[in-house]
Amino acid sequence: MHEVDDDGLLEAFFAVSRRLRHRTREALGPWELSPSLGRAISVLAHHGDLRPGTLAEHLRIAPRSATEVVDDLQQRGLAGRRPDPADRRAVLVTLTDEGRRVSGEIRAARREAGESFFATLSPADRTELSRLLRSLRDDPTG
Amino acid sequence: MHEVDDDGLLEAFFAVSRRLRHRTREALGPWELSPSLGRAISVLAHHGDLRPGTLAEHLRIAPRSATEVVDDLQQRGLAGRRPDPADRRAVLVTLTDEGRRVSGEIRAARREAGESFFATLSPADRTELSRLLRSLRDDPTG
DNA sequence: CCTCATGTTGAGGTAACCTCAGCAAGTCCT
DNA sequence: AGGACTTGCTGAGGTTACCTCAACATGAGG
Repeated sequence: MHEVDDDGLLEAFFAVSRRLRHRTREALGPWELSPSLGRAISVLAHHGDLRPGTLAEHLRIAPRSATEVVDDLQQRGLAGRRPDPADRRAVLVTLTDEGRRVSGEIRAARREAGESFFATLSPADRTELSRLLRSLRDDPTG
Repeated sequence: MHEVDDDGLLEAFFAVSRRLRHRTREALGPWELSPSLGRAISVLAHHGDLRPGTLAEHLRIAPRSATEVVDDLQQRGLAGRRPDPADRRAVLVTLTDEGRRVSGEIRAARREAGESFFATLSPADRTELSRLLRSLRDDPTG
């Protein structure tokens, strides 16, 4: 029997995932941001100004909940609201300078956490892992 | 430049993790159990009767919160409480027959979800992935 | 201009956590 | 034996991050 132990694969994956999530959460710590706010900032930094509804789609939460996320970012001075010139019902959420700065720092901290986590693998193993992950991520049936 | 793109590695890992979590959550669906209750059942099935406090440690939640988890399991007829014969302050949480049955089915569904998820990789790739994951999981510095 | 759709938000709800305080029972000291 | 402290559980009540539903303003089509 040379079968792979898929149950073990599943559990191993989750175990690693937990460790990694823990690491990147720590990386988010210095700004006292919840993971949810961190993701919101990243989405805004990546996509530029967005309506709350669009932000909600990216975060996969209800539109109403995006209002709260934006409220929170605004209260921390990381984002602001301005009217959407294209539709007077709508609002655009914009990162402030401070928001962009924090976004950059988070990105760097996250990146560093990832690097240090995977640094225990050899370069060849990292390449291999990358290949396997991309395959799992992109396979439509997987 | 033959550097591995570690940022990509991190994001790829999370992307796969999200897909996998989604799959196994679906596998939990038929029993209308929250992930939290699912984990509680698994812990109980694996360790046998436990005190609420011990269960809380395994679930990494506050002892008080374990009380609620147990309440919930009890209400669903999946677990019960009995006095701990060794300490009259304490209580032991026991899976009912139904609880054990559900635990077994969840385990099977989870296992199957994992198998189908990783089935798109060749056996050799699965072995390789398993090796890499175990390395990341077990490395004390990683 | 009337109707229907869309974008945001107030009001209020829920799940899964939390802390803190209280009570019962165990442990230890003298 | 009698306090003093500790431990195990749970009631009371809070927090966070979500949710739905309805109101209100604006936009778009007949």
